[in-house]
Amino acid sequence: MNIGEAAAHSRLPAKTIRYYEEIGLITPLRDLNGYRAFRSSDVHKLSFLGRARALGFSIEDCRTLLSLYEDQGRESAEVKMLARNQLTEVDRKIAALQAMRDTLAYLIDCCAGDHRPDCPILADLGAEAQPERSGATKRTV
Amino acid sequence: MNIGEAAAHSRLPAKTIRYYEEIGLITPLRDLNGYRAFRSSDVHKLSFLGRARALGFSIEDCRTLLSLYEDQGRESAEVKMLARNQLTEVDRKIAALQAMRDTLAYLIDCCAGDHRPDCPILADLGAEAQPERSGATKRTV
DNA sequence: GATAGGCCTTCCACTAACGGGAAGGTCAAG
DNA sequence: CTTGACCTTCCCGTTAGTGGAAGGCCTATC
Repeated sequence: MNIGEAAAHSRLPAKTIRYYEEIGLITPLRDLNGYRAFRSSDVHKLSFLGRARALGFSIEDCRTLLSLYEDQGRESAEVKMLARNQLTEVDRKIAALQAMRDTLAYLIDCCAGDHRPDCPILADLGAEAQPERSGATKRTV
Repeated sequence: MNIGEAAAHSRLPAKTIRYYEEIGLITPLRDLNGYRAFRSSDVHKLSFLGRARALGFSIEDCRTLLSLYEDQGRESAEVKMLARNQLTEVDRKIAALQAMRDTLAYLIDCCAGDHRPDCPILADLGAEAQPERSGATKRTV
């Protein structure tokens, strides 16, 4: 199977597949003409990688997950720990984004957004460092 | 004011400040010895940048915001539009992360996480492409 | 005066995870 | 034979900085 077909099956771009080979995540065979020859196990791994990446696992996490996947004697505890760490990380990111979101929404709500130059958004961004003023702006940042 | 002091006041690393100068976001003066000399307006801009970045605005957005901030005749509508786009972007990211989170939490919940090799997380990652099986796993990915 | 340390400078390399595009080889169809 | 769709490697670019080396400057101390 050539790279194009492998890409179609795994739903990964060919560029990504070449990259994954380069960093040693997969090692497809080679045809006599130099073309990569993907076995179904390779395509399977690629799909695995695509799913793990879609769950936000880093490449290095994926490398570990893949080796655990291949290791028939692994303990599920190790995988669960990885997943839990990933969940924590995702939660952290969500919380950070949520804080941004709230501040942004608040500022947008304050801004008239018309032809006048007065803008609470810029005013807030440019405000002096927070010397613990009471109730001026909702400064989450 | 030297870069160390500017860093302390703006709460940005010196490295970041040098980078911001390099890409033209600020242009501090120079002392005779070659040291950067930051005016209070420079430090003010740096704080502005720190806040805008903390809200998730890209460097290029920050460049625009800064120029709008300096432009006394700007229309607040333009700023509001930028902020709204940013809000949309943040919402998009939150939604994506939330989907990951749900799938991860589900998989973690399914996994015994003990010394046994059976692991639903790996099983799910490695499952065949979704041929619309009914009720097998909760595949969000 | 010498030296130590703590600043500051520039420059280069590196990060994550690819994407774009050039230059060129291969293959099947018409 | 040519065309067009594949494939190959190689190199550069992305975002927003971070790390480190080599070296200059400044102040204090011995």
